[in-house]
Amino acid sequence: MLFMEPIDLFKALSNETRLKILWWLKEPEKHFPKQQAHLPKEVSIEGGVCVGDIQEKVQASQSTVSHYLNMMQKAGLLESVRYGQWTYYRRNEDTLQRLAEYLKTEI
Amino acid sequence: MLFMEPIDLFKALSNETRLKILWWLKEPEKHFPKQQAHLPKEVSIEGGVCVGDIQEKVQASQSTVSHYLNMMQKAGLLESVRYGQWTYYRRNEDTLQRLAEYLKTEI
DNA sequence: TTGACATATCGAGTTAACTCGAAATACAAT
DNA sequence: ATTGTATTTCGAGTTAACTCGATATGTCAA
Repeated sequence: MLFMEPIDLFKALSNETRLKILWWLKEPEKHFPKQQAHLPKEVSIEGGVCVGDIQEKVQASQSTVSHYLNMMQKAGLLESVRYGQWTYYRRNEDTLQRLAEYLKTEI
Repeated sequence: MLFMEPIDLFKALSNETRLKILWWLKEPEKHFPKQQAHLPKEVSIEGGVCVGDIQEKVQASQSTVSHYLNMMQKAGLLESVRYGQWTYYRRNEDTLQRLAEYLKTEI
């Protein structure tokens, strides 16, 4: 993520479901109990949760959740790692901190 | 402004023109030269700029600008003071700082 | 009280976001 | 190769945001 488009970030944050996802991903082990069940134990995707687990919790259609995650990633809020047939999403803390800083100093 | 609705704030920030207004209002004397021309000198509305001056700079219709300012105020980004036939808008720094803090700690 | 000006509100057309189910793609295992 | 599962992409209907011109409201000055 080379630059940050504040408007895309604010748009991505302007939705209750997406905010919840971000919030849940702050403590994935707490909100997604069966976390990383598909991964062999030598592989670990720090803080990552797969789309299906998120979808189950979010109560929106699979395509909607996929679309949300994709737009959050494009904005820089999330990053994704693919392992086999699963895509794991986790927070991009760097962007969040930078956005907070931007808000505090540049806006 | 007793509480803060983060989603309304993020929505209000999701627009280039509105971001610009907020940014210009950070240094009103710099971006709105004929500032407070209508006010008698014993009255001062700290950092406030009237709708017409903002509209002139923004290059959008009068109704659009009025609508933007109103929604920004409802979200808590701006506060307004009426003097005679003019409405002066200025930043609500408190909300902005609290939102930055919220982003840093709660999201 | 009439006219002029600043701002707010209304109504409506246009554009973008939301949201879904269906279809396509990607991968794993048999 | 075929089947099953995870995810993405597509197409489309619905809802919300954008944006304007026109009208209404509020205020001042003559």
